[in-house]
Amino acid sequence: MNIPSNTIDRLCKIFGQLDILGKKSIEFVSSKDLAIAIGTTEYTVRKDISLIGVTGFTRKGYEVVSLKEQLGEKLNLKTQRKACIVGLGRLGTALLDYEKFKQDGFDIVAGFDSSINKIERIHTSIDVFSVAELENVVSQCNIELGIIAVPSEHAQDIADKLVRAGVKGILNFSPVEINVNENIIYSRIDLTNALRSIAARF
Amino acid sequence: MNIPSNTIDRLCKIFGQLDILGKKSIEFVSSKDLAIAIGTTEYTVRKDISLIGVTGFTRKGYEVVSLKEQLGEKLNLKTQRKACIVGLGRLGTALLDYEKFKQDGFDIVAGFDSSINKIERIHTSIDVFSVAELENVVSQCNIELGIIAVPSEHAQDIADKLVRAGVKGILNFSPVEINVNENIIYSRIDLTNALRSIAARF
DNA sequence: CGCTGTGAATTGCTTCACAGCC
DNA sequence: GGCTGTGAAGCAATTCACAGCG
Repeated sequence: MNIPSNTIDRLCKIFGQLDILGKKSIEFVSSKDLAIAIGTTEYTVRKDISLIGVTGFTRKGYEVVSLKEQLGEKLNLKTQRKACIVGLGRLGTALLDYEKFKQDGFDIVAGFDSSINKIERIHTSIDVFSVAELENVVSQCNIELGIIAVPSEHAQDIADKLVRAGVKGILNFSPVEINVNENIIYSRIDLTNALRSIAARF
Repeated sequence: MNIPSNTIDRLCKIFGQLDILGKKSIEFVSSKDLAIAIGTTEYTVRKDISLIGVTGFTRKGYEVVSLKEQLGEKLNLKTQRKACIVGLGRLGTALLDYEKFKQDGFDIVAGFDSSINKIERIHTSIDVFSVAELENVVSQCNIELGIIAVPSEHAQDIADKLVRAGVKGILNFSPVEINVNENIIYSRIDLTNALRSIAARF
């Protein structure tokens, strides 16, 4: 069965919410509460959960630990995944140090920048390299995810390098859209557009 | 007529793309090229543009300058808007210095943090204040947009302060969902979820 | 021709309604 | 009684198909 794209996104959010509830030692959660937490309706939550075949056994809602377990299974979120950041400007270095990634299952194992000077100045526990070494490092370390935070003019080139090095997914923070082979999972966070989308609704 | 939410988002992207094309002095653009640039279909682009009543006059596509002009009008993207950042950790300071915001119509006019030490250490041309001054500064300066980059536990409190101070929209980068009065335009960028949404499709 | 503009067809998503269960 | 699970209904969004136009 094919899972709709919207459903996958919501299930990821549900997974995150279950993580929060689990840490608070909450045992059960209703579709209604999940709906509020992720901003949708209880019907949709129930349909989504049933869609992936998780039949969250019933009583006073879903059992937090087991639902999270099963979602992790289905969504492939159980194993820690390796990621890298390309472009160590303000945004890139901020992401490099975003502690939450690690606890949420993503290990940022490398950073890359074209400027050697910048690389020397950065003080972080994560290894930083020149872009020239990108393809080697990414493939050697089996990095699965590339995060792009370079200026517009280099975004496509970096994406191509990441793909050649074998990443499976790319998250693009640069201000331009890029093209990647369709077997690469790609998504983009456009900061300006996020603000515009808000302002357009004023 | 009521414009669907998806359409608004896409029109904002089209606006951004027209901006890029305009700088390259490109005069005309087809629905097909716009579709590729923003990741949708030509049908949808045409529907979207027609939906807001802009009847982009035809020949070899849409006239870049005039379509952008009209979109700016309809989407309220013509005036520079004032915004502030709350939470000057790594991410917050990165956003504070994100030069593109200004040229894209958003003036970051203030930054806030709860730590006085941090405020003293930050060197930027933008005024930084203690969170205690948030409500005063935001209402005095008529700041319309609040960007939240504080840790989870303070996100809701900051949102409440921003709303009391009179912002019209909030963009939340913190790792938790927050609740705001429904006349406030709200959206959230969840970095972890962005990565999870990619990994779930591997 | 090539490209827009748009009713009609279609697809897909969400909501409803209610049976089933503890 | 409260909450899940799910076929059916309803709604919204996308896609199609083709007329219109320079």
